[in-house]
Amino acid sequence: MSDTKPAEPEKPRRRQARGERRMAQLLEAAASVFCKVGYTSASTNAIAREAGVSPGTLYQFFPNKEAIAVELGERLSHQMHEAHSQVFTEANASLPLPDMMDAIVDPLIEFNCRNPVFLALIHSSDVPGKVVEEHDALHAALLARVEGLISVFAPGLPADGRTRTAEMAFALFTSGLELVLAHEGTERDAYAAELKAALLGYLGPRLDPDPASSQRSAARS
Amino acid sequence: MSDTKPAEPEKPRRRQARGERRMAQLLEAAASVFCKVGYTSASTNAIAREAGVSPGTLYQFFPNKEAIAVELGERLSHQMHEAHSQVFTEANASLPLPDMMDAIVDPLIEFNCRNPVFLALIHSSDVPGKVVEEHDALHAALLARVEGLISVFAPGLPADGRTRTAEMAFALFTSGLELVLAHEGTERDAYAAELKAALLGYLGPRLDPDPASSQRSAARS
Amino acid sequence: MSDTKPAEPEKPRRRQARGERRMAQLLEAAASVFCKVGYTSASTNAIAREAGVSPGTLYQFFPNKEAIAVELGERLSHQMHEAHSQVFTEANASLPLPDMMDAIVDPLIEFNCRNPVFLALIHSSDVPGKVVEEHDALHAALLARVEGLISVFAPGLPADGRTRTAEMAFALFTSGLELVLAHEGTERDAYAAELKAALLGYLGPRLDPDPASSQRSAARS
Amino acid sequence: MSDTKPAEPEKPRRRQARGERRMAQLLEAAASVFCKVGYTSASTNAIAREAGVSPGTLYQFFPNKEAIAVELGERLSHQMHEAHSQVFTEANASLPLPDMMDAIVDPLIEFNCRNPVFLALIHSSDVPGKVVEEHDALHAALLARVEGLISVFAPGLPADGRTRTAEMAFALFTSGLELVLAHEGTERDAYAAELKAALLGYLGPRLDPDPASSQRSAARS
DNA sequence: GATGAATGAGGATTCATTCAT
DNA sequence: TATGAATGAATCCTCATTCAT
Repeated sequence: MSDTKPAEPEKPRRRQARGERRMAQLLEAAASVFCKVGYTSASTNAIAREAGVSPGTLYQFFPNKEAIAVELGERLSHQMHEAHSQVFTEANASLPLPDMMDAIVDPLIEFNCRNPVFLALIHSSDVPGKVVEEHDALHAALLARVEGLISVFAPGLPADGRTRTAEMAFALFTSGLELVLAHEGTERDAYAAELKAALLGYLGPRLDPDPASSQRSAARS
Repeated sequence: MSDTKPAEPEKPRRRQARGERRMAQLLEAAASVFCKVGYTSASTNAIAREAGVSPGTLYQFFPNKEAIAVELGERLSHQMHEAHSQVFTEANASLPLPDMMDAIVDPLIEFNCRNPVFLALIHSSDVPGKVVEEHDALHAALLARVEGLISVFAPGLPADGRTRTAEMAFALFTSGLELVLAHEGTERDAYAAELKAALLGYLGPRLDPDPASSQRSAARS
Repeated sequence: MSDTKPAEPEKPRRRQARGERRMAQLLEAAASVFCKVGYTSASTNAIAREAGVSPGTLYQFFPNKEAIAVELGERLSHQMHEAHSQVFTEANASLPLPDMMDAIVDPLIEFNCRNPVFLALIHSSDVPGKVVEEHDALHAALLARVEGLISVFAPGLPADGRTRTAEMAFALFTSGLELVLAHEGTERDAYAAELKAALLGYLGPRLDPDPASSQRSAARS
Repeated sequence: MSDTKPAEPEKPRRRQARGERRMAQLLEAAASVFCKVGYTSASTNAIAREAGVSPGTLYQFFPNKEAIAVELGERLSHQMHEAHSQVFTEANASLPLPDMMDAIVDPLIEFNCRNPVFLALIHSSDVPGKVVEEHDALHAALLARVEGLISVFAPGLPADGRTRTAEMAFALFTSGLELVLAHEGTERDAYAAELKAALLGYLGPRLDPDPASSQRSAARS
């Protein structure tokens, strides 16, 4: 019993240093390839090549192509969550709606401009009928966040209406985001403005004029 | 209507008639396969199999896979154009905005519900960055139509703003359409309503209160 | 309707001439490779190479490696059946037991010497626990034949005993056959004699001294 | 018995003790994997995983996959030898033949039921033609033992006949053993009886009615 | 026109083995 | 000594496309 692991909790796996780096490297390479050719057309060999490693190495870290996308999606999801969780502060708690929209959407746009794979991943389960299980987790998680936001700002909506509104708003956002990412410089900004206008136009009439701030703080989680 | 071969009793070239039938057969099969697995994952062999012909036959009508999508897109585009060109009549010329939106969008939704490939094709050039040349023709054509409509209803918009508005409205429409197609029955209707609400919310503030009917007739082309 | 096949039953597929030849060629190549390295270690690429065709061609005729083995097994099974069905004639109906054994086993040995793959295929589902479904069909078919023979010569055996006897006799035969095939010339003959001796020694005491000839004729099917 | 390291309290080299344990651990894992998927399909990575160690560790003890099988085979061979060397005692020296067969074969069957890898290893050089060098050592050793036994009980046989008889008996035994291992409970016992009957039927007529006991004692080596 | 055979590069994935740490 | 990362050739199989018949 004593030789199979003397239960020292601080060294479960030390050598992961190199491995952790490789994993990041592979995810970066995958991001690059996914952006270039899309998830479906991306080949694991191409990802490995882009990362400068052999195909076998890739499979030491990921069991298959999908796992790469999933891990990438989760990491970006967390990053985005962190970057976005500071949105609801007292500072913008009672802003007028357009400014509120800026406060919410601008960081999202910025994040996605810095991480264009994210959109590629969201679109990766693109075949409408064939839902790819694992891929949909990302979609579902994001949708849940949107639905949470909506339930804060429009608490009066019934459940099914809320889901539809969330789906629609999410669809609107991602498709607008695609336009934003397709342009650069001032054009990009102009499209960002369009996107926010569209969201405002769609969601504005559905929102409560003044939701309680206590409800808003609940959305911080 | 006249170009779809309404059974002319003369027999100038029966081979071409048969060829036309084969082509339609292949396009139908392609539509089915594209819907099932998406353009990228669709194999020409699968299309030929679905059509009940050999791979060689397929290549007698289309030089490659993309040409199938292009031809399919063009045909559907024409069909949609025909189905939609009757929208602007005196009857709905001066309807209130929401009814006008119904009059414009409902036929489009209906058409896409009957021809779900269309959306698959629009999304077929899925990689945001990598524009696939040929595929984009469809996108460009549709966009031009949207831009035409917008220039009718909002003639005050400058050219670049009009393009952006058109792109945004088109993106909004296609992404909403995806939701519509993903549901059935009353849910589908509800999503259609949501989509129209989004379009109204986005476009409403940009539209002229009363565009001249003469300009409207120009949109029929 | 008339162009999709005017129902002429004599030309369902004509071009199979070349294909049929290829198939035989591939099966021959597979036989060779299976003999050389065994089923498990045989690669489809190696089979294609041996047949002088590209990997893709192989897959035009067989969906996977197992299908090759199955088809090969079935063809050989039929051949053996034909070569063996003439064993029961009046000539040897009432031979003494050892001569009867010669009459039955010698053609089997000869067949297997001419087609050594057969034994390789029988052994192909070799992992004891993991029964490979399709492969077992061959095993089951052969076993059934053995059981049939036994029920003719030893009609008094109960069902479970008959199955066990059949399994044992079959195992004995195949393992002895392996020895036979491993040698050549007079050595081979000597091993064949040993094999028959073993079968006689095992089955002799179980057999009826004089089974009715009517029952024997039933085994010809 | 003395070579299995019966816990000597001195500590000349503890590393080797630990190494010995690792080795046993690895061999046990290999046995498990070989049984589950067969030798050919067993991967060294799978064995290492089953043993709870890294691939590198495995290669610190064995130069390659085959060496694992060889070592495993040798150890089991020794164990079997020990378990079997006590068979020839005065008690059963002059038993009637069937009882003698029980006395010899039953322990072998029992041993193989407890160590099913053994059979897997014997069959591991499965391709009849392609003798795998190292693997055959096991085969040769076992065969030699069988030949020894036969030369005791049938001293009159000429050398080549003896070899053939030994090969045949060995083949018969291993193939019957496979059947035994494939069943459980009373079925297993029934197959064991069948196996012994087959061996008796084959070897019985070849054995001397009363071999000298001095010769028997020679078989103990 | 139609067929189906042929191609061969490329896809995901595995595996025995080696090596830096 | 143990680890786990690294390798790269080899595995099965697919696919867009071509070609002889």
